[in-house]
Amino acid sequence: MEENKREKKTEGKRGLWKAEEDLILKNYVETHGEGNWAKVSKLLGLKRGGKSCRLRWKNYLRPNIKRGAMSKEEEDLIIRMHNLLGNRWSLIAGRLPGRTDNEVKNYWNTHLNKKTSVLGKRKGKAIAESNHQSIPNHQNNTNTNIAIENQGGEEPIAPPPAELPMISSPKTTTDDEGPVGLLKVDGLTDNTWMERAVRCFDYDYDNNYEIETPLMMMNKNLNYAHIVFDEEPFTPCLDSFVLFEAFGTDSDLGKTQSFLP
DNA sequence: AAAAGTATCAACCGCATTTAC
DNA sequence: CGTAAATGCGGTTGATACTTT
Repeated sequence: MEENKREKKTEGKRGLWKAEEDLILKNYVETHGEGNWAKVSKLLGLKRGGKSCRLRWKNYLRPNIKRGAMSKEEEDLIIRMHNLLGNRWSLIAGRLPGRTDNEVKNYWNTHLNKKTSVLGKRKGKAIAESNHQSIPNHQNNTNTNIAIENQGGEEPIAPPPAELPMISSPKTTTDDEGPVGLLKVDGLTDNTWMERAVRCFDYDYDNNYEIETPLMMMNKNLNYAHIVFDEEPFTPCLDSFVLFEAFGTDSDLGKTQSFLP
């Protein structure tokens, strides 16, 4: 197993988990369930902190962990989701059954980052660090046709279809957040809807899972600057739908629609 | 064959958020 | 409601494996 690779030189150190430790932790969690990590190491006599136990379980010991090389499909999904979400490894991994955030992160950093220069200006850190100080200039943002760049010169991602999404039946909720709309993109497969979302919204995002469109940010004074993508659309079964919440009033939503491509 | 350089990835760290009290 | 503890996340490190010279 992986943990044996470096065992020789890390013996006696805290570093790599040994098979005995794994067995103890695995047995315990399978019996008592996850959680209370801080108590686990004490109870089990492991010289590991709670965080370390949690990490080991989450990344290696829990059932259905998938090991081995990423498939082309997985790699493709990582690239697409990274385009959309940035370095939100946990979210991305959540859409890859059996893969962990650490694994996805490592895979990106070692395999994909170097061969994929996708929409650099949109990457999480740069956007997050901007902390909303830099509102994209719509005049410079002529890219309703944002390029999804070729990955490693092999298989370029197909451009999104020419037709644009339609808002269907936006409705008002009773909560304080304002109206919730359902953006329906008919006839898309799960391989194309994300590019559609990128292209059609020309999005940026911040640390709070919000995705802002420059088109809307330039109209922030109208109080409908934020679109929040629900996580669910990332599941294949909902591939044709992009849920969003529009912060603002009903009338704002009406205006919002008019600004959508 | 061996030294040097590079790639990989498990584990750790610090910080932010959530939960418990 | 305020504080402390626990949890979760993303960035980074460093040991080892692999490749090149």
